[in-house]
Amino acid sequence: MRARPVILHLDLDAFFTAVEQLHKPSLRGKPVVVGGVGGRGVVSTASYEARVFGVRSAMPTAEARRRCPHAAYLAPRFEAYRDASHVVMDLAREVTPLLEQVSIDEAYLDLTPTLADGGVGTADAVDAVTAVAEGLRARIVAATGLTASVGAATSKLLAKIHSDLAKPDGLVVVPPGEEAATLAPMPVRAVPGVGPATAARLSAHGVTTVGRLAALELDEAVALLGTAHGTQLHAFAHGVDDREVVTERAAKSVSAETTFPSDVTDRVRLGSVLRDLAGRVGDRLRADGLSGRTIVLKARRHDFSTLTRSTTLDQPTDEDAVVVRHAERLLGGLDVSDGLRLLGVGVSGLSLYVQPDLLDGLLDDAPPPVRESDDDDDFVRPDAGGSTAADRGPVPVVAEPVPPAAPSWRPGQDVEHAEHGAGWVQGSGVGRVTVRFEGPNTPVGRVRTFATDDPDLVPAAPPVWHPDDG
DNA sequence: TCTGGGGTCCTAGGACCC
DNA sequence: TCTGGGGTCCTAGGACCC
Repeated sequence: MRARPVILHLDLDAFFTAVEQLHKPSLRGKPVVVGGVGGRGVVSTASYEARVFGVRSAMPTAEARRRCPHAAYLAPRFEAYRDASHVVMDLAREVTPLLEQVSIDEAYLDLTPTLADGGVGTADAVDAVTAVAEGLRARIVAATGLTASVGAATSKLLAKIHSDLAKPDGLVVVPPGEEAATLAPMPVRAVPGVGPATAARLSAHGVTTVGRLAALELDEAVALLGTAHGTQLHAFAHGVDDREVVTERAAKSVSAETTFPSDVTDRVRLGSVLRDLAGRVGDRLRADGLSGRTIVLKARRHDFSTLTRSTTLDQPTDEDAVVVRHAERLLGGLDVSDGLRLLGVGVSGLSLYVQPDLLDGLLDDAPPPVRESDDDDDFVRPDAGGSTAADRGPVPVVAEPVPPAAPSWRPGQDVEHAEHGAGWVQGSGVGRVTVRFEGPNTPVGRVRTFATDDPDLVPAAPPVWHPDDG
């Protein structure tokens, strides 16, 4: 029998302001606000000293200044935060490699295998979890000076809710079996996924606590909130959450946007901002070895209403010029005479991309990999319909040319490529192998995906690029 | 008080194909 | 003459999270 899951949710306390107070001792013990400092800025993080004055995340900075004029107002310094985050996440990975980082300051840890020998489900187990969590919190403080709060429970849901209740600088362990009873008295807003709109809708039906939500019939919840949301929140309200800790997740979109200090009607100015945004998006696509098929333009009007316009290309791109051309066309279709307060550009429908010439070169030089695992059955040909392997049936096999079985690329193996420097194989699967490069000609961490020839399964269509398969 | 920037997921309607 | 159903893809908008 599988052991009952043990999940930790680790959440750094007032992270941005805590880093600033560490770097600048004169800020310690004083109200500090990090966020947009311009006229239309909002608060990202308020230190606990600033929260006393009613300053909160997502509040307009202008309002924060009214409530707490003597606070220090700082623009965010993401590089400093990323550095600190790396140190913390590395410490957490020493506890378990089963770590899912959900943002710069938050992660889930799955301790189930780590504690499997400790008799999970017994009274001792609570002590064991407590010891692991307190040990991690202590090492984080020692290494960085930052405090973290931790919730520990049998699911992500309970762990997350309780790291919040543990704040600041605390630990809450929810004993197994007490999940639903613990949730019942809480306001529905405590449940992740219940925002202002959902809370208002529930409240209009007399549902203000998690217990009342749990008391609804499933079909009532679905009628109220829709299939997906209703089903999930109904399960959450009963303390049921089977979501697993996922260690790696592929990006689904890349975007950049900017809010103007005052609304803009000038198309020349909008065009130049558009090119700048597209350049930022293109830089990040190329740095990550990604390209995408769908170009998205986002605009926010003077009344805060938001418009999006998108177009999908035949082939994915990571080129600024292509993104700009399509985004400009989309912008041309909008009425901007009342002025825009925000303009954004994004690319979605991402895939790991390799240029055809690179593909040829590498396949000539290197032996084809063999299939490493059986779980990569979601290979999708670029021109294929259907979303699962079962929908499409077997991938067609061509009669020739089938290369002979040869030494495979294995995860961790070193690979040389003239244009991309040295790299190592990160993963492999049917129809593709992922190589992470780090070399003189290649930004650190660039990922390229190369098509492969599997002796048993050769795609009929030339797999020059590969659709994102998660 | 007047609302950032980066994302994810879901819904709904229409086009299109078989 | 009038009328199908299922499935996928695309587009637009909205809720939510940090």
